[in-house]
Amino acid sequence: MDIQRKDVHNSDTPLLCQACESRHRGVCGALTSDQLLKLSKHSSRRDVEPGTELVGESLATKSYSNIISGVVKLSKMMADGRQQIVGLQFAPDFLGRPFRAENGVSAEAATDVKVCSFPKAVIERMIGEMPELEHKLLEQTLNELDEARNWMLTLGRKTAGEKVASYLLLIATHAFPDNEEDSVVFDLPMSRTDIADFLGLTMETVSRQLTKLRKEGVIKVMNNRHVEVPDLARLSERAGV
Amino acid sequence: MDIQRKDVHNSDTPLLCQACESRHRGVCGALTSDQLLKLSKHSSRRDVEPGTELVGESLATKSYSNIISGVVKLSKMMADGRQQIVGLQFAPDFLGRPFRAENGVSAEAATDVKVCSFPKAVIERMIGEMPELEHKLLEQTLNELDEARNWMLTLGRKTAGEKVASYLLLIATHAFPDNEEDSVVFDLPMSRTDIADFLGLTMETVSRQLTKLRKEGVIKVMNNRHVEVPDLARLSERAGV
DNA sequence: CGCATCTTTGATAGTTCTCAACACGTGTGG
DNA sequence: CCACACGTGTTGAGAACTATCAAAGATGCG
Repeated sequence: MDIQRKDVHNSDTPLLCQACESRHRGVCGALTSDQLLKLSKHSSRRDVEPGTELVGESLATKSYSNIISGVVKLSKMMADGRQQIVGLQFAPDFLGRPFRAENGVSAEAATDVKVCSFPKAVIERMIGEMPELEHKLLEQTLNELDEARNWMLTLGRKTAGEKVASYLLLIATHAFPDNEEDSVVFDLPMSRTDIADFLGLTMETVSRQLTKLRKEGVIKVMNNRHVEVPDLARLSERAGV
Repeated sequence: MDIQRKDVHNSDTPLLCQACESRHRGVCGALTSDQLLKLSKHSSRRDVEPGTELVGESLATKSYSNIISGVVKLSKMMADGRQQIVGLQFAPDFLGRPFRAENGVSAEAATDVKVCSFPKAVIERMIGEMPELEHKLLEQTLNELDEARNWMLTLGRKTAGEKVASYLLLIATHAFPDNEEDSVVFDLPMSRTDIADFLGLTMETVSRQLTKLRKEGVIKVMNNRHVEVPDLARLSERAGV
């Protein structure tokens, strides 16, 4: 159907992209190997540590990125310092707000993160030339909108206990998108403070609710970050779904 | 620059569309008069009363719509009946979730609403053929995402008083997008219960905060729905911005 | 091993919810 | 024209939940 796209292990594919997860799943999936080659000339890989700011809240950013691995948190802050995390992004999400200088959110690495960055201008020109690329962007944006609205229900209407359970469920499902088992084991990508900022709670309340879930046997926690969920269905009930 | 688009008062423009606000501001702005003519053959105008459900939460909808006038509320509900309004849409917004059968939210008219509806299939075909249309959709979706994230900050981190002030500010700015005055007068498009569902509060708390703002002279309220804001800057302070 | 950071736990205060009664405006029928 | 019911909004008192402040307990790192 699309002969130019038969480049799965083709030498035409730029070296940088050959082992890249985003090559087919992310926005790059919309590109032919020719286009990928052109883009890769302007792109640069970067490994950053947790806490690194990738995009400033009101800074005009001059580049877009693909997340290769790791978790990025998007957050907004009020003048007095109150903070709210408004979204988490995982590989192979696209990072950046097209068609606007300011993006209104700041993006910070929650874990170790690998990104592949491109100059704003190059991407925006390619968007204009390639409907497929714009289509991918629209799909991702629609998905982010769905997730944002789901989270609004969590923020506005769920109790502290349900919020914490919802968070665990979100991480569990994103870490293992097609997990069929009843049980999961994973590492929390964020501190208690971050979780609180994501759930609209305080650190202390998050901690208390985690303890409650632990004492009731819904989860097991080791070394603060390592979590085991023996029965996902039981966790779902706690999340109010 | 685009000769086909010189149809502002052109007889080529379908009758139905000639007096339509969305003709240039909404997604239809991406269409030539030819395409508009084709689309208008499949489109139908509808006037609905407050409370009418336009899109069901898990119903597969078979049509998309443009909002011609009025306010539409998008909401999600939990199994036990708790409800959260996750967005408001005004003219000339596009209504519907492309590329997915279920859209996860239900849309209900908050005021008297006029919509222009098209069959799902027709729109989706046109999207495939017209990059400009997809671009418009992407821009609207990005704007909705920005608004959703702003509201997440409101839901997660603001006090009841700030939430109510934020709501008033939202309505004031959307009712008069380019108001330059200090003061505004407008009608609230929703009941106290709806406002509560939008803010993640109870009706009673909304009412108490409104009376507080009234007693402090930040707003005047007549007949429950009619509001006057003498000093928008003062309201902004209350909203925490 | 010791220090800095993060997390848990406890006691108390504050905000918002819940339940209940009352007020207001509107439309209906006697 | 008034009485009444009904939907909607307001107000009050007490309960429940979450935040705040404070201290102690883990954890990780040099």
